[in-house]
Amino acid sequence: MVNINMMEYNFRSIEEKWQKYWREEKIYSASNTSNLPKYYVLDMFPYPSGSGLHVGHPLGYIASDIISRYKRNKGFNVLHPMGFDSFGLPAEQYAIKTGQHPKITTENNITRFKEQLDKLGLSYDWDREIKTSDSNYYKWTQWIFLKLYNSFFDVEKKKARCISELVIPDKLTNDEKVRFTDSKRLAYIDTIDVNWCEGLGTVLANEEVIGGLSERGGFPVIRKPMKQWVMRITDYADRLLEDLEDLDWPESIKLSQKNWIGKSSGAEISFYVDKENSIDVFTTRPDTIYGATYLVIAPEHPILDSIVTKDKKQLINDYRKVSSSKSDLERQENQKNKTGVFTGAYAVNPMTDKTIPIWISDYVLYGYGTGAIMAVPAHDERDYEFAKKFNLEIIKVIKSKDEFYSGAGEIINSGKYNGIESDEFKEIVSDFLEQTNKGKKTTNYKLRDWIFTRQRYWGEPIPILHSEEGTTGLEDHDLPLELPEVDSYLPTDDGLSPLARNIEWKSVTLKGKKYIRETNTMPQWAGSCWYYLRFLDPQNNLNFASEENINYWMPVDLYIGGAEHAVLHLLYSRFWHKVLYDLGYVNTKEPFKKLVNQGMILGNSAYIFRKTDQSGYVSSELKKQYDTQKILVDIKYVNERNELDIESLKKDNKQYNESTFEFAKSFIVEREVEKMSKSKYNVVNPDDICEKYGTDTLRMYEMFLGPLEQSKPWNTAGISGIHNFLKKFWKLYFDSNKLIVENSKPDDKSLKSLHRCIKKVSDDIESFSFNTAVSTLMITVNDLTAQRCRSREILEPLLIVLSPFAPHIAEEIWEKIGNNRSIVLSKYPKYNESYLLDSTKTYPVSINGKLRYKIELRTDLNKEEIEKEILSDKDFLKKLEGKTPKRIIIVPGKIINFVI
RNA sequence: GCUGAAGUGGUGGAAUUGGUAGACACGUUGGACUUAAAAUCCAAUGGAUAGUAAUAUCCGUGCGGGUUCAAGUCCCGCCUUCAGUACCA
Repeated sequence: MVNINMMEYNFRSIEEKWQKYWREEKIYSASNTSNLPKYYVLDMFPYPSGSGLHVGHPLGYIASDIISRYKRNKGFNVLHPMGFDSFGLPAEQYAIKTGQHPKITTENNITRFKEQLDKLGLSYDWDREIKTSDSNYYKWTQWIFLKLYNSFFDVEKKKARCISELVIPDKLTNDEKVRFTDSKRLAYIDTIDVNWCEGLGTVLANEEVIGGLSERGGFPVIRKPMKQWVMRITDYADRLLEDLEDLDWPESIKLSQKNWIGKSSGAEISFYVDKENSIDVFTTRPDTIYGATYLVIAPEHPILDSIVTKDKKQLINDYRKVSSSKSDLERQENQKNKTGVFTGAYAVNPMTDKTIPIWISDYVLYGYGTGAIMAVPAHDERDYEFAKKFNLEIIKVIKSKDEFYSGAGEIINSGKYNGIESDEFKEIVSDFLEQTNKGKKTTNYKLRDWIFTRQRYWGEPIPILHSEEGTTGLEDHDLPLELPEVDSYLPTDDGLSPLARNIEWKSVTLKGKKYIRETNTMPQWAGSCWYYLRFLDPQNNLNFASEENINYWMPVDLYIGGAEHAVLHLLYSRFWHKVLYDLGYVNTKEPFKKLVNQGMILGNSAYIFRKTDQSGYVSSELKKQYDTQKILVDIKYVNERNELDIESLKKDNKQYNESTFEFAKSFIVEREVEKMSKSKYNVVNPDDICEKYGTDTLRMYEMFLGPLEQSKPWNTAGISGIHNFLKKFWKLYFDSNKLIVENSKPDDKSLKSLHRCIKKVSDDIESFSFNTAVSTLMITVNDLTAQRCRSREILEPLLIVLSPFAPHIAEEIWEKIGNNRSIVLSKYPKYNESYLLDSTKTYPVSINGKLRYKIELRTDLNKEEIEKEILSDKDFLKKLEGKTPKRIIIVPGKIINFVI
């Protein structure tokens, strides 16, 4: 029999043992009532996709877990929950294909996700798990929707109030009163041009459209007028902008949100066409008004019909037809080659009283500002291009060398105002126009109201009933409004949501009155807008969370997630939170105090080269000899030296069976760093890494790879360094068959190593420098191994420092040396306090009993050592020649520099 | 185009307020142990030149300048890469 050494570092049994213990004893369940200070650490919860986790996903989870464990060790009551954003498109698309209910797909995926997460030894409080597709969760999503429906924005007080407090003008008829009320609601119905995505069969929010294509799937998006539920997020634009200031968020995210809100102040100016018609334009540069040589209005602008001259009607209508059929993507292609048509009409510049032509062009967007602009070709790049192309007049009104200039400066060609600075002139023009009723100062936002409906099945039903008199919200006691069963998950033939297929469900009779249910569902963002609140009190049936729990836990102290949610999720949840705040349901203005974005872990795809004549494959170094195409191969057939295992490849993939493989010494593939994804065959599964090296190794290695915020490629080869470290650590305290921990006093050297480690690791954790923290732990263990230090007095605090990174091995040793958790926590409450020498003190030092210098220390040398250092450097003493230096910089063994 | 972040060995990456550049790890090379391999341990490892050697000298943080006793770090001007954004008046 093989003699199994029982004291080897057996990570499998250790990890199994402790994960079971944590689960069964509910070690990480957080108490809602505690005298300890609270700390709420939240991960952006995942959508449970079918492909499971790859090594990139856990990065943020491990980081938040390290913080959670660290804060617990420091005496905080930590809330660290996890859940699933389980409504979403992939499950629905799978359902359309297979007929399987999305609920089943989703449940299966969640089970898989939880298994994988569990293996990572994350300290979640699973008692608080939530799923957005559970009816006892979306009951409250619907409840919040109704709060928005039943509220309006008080412009005076700049906050949301209950709709019953809305002042309705008395003179209105009953019908008009209803319409007036509806028009003020925070959730309202509007017919607007929406982003219609034929490929997905649904409407998308502006935020979900990137460059004219859908964010998911990359299908083309066109504009189409439709009736939609819309959220009045624009009312909150100012507050969403202002409150960014106080948040401890990455500057880049704050900036994206600022840009998205896109606040710009300027003036709205009226240009009269004739007695009845005037065109309002928005401009941020009223100071250039003397240079406005024409107007441009958007093709959709309603005033067009009443101003176009007869002879131009046909041309204009043709242009409108073409531009309305264009997708956003096609419109953008015109950026370099602008199109437009003259309307035949003229308007009067209110400052100069000059008559200028009116054009239409799709470079002016109907959705922004007033849908019309005054064109100042000399000082606006787009107007300049347009004027050049159509040969329109260009007048310079700000002094500059170039024909085109967009900056500020001295005003010219502006009548009696010449010589004034443009900033000052801006005010003068605005004031003049305001006084003469020809314009006013205004502010414009890029932010649009949030289109909230989706023509889909797998989402929260909107709790609204329609009747001839208008809309009615469901009562609280009718919630949740459960998703009905349908016979097909496709939209109906007439473009309605799949819910409309269930005719029985759709029609309701209440108190003898007939209603039709709203059949659209909410977008995926709805559930994630407020989930951080439900974690505080997930079982509560009376409220979305109790007031006490909200007051105790909010705000989220640390929120970790990917930067891809910079605008979408983070802006929407801030908006909902502010509404809840206004209505008195939450106690903080902002939900997330500190935000950290983890970087992406990239994959290392492998490519081989197929000869274009289909005669076989060649390796990377031979590709230049032939005409070839790049072909992806699964990285599981490639080893660390980039060699392809042709045998296995052929065995698993029949299409290669007959092919020839040409190579020099061995078949080398070409590597490329890309996003990790199934379709690139470059996915590394964390389960495999855990199986081979253990979870503690995976956790430490992911942190060791580089700075948390940075994107970096995964490289399995480097993992042995971390694994060796853990083995070394284990071996330091376990001889071949017994534990060796000494009770003797540690020597100074070991103490110094320990305390340097404590200080550095704590500082690193606080500043999210997990990679250097891991390095420090390695250095410390190397030191202790060299010093053969096995003192209990060193080991105990060291285990606490290690435990956030490698919790399993720390617990195991902890248990073996016979101590218990509660004693440790009280014994070392301030374990980050170090008694290392302060390294930058100023010491007076005398040399030869005569000179007295003030020495700035760069090291932890003591006074005697410094004097010795100076006296041994004869060159230095010679240079001094009796002068007194102001400053001397010394490092061990050398005087680096001095200032006399 | 605009905005933001970043360019350091063969690789991932360290470097407090400007103060011994390359910590820590991977890889590579050599050695020990072993019949052998694996595992483990030890040593060397930015480049160049000189020397048997210890060692010495010079050059080195994308490029070109500048400030300073001292610059990866600060200032000016470029180049490159990545990310976000895109006719927002």
